[in-house]
Amino acid sequence: MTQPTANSESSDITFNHTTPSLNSFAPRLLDWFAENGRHDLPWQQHQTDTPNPYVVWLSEVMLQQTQVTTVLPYFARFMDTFPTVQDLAAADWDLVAEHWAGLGYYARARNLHKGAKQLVEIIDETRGFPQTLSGWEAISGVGPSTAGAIMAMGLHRYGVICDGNVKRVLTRWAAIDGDITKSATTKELWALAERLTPVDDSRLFAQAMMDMGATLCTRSKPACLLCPLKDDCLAHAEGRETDYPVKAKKQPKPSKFSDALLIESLDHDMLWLQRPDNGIWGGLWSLPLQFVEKVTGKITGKSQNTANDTPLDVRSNEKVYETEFTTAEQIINEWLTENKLVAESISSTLLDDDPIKHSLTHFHWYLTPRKLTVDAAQMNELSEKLAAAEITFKWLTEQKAQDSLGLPRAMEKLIER
DNA sequence: GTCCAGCGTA
DNA sequence: TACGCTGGAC
Repeated sequence: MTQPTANSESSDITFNHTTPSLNSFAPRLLDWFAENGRHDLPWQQHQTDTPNPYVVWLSEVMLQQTQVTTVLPYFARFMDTFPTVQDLAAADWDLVAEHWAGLGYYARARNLHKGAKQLVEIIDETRGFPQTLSGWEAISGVGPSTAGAIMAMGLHRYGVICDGNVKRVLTRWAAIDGDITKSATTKELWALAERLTPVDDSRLFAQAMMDMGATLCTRSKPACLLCPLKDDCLAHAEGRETDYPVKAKKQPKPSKFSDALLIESLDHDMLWLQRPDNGIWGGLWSLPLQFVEKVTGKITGKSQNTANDTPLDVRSNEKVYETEFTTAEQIINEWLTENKLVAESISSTLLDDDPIKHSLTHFHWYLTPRKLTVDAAQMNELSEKLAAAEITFKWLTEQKAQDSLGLPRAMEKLIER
């Protein structure tokens, strides 16, 4: 999806409002923002005078997935450790991962790190940050929405944003009832956002729209009485604010089950593995996991027709083995199988049959912590097998792992047990 | 406890 | 179009 280019006369698109309504949208919004908007967010502070593309880029990438209050401490820590894009580009990945740990969607941290390197290269060549929409869209992790935000707020140039907040405001104001996950609706919303964005004030307009969506035009219980757009908001006129935006129904999530192995040395160090770059928790660190094949289904006799009643696909062990284990975990699995005593001791030293539940985008994950103590010889043997396969691993206490590794939330939950 | 938002990439 | 994570809303 490409953001439409500036064209205020897009004659092939019709809008649900009259020209006076369309034209007065921005002035009403900007008046409200001047009075009631947030102007003190840390990534806004330098913007009244000198544009700072780095802080806007960094904050926008964080805000792609996360609410303002959650982002604040992460942003502060990033700026503290990586005050410039050059600092970020020069940093080791593990340090970046540690700073991002807990925010989720770790591919974005990898793209951020990669993007920093790309930006430094561009800056070295051109003596400055990219100055165009397409220039920013070429940076890893920057799509049309983030690029528009950076153009407007990071460079003080013309830029249009159409993120989730904007889409909520606009679908309500214009009673747009198309599914916003469909490309036709996306196109319609971008066209409306562009029609409403004032060419010479797109920076404040973008900030105002995000503030509106975040504080007034919220998903549930919108504060319509305080809204500068209520007089011609088509959803409000019908009392149907919360019917927008329209989205396709979600698929029920399947469940997966894994054991999380706390393989502990006699010195109380545990084995930690760095996960592959792609897939879940890419580039972060995790306890070794062992996929457990289980038929899901309600054991209680209720006959509710929920997702849990649907059996998992019957797959061969070989298929499961390939898709559910990382290389490191396959090696560990083989090592455990070869050493039957060890394998037995896992099940016999069961710590807690109560799994932690961790829900991801497309499935629920039940992780059961299982403890296993290895002697020095076993520790060496396992380490050698992992090293031979060029697996990145560390033996660290829980405390040291928490302090020095990028751990996903699920690992924090597990070791708190 | 369960549901939901959020944007970019492969 | 499938997929990625978590906190907050309900």
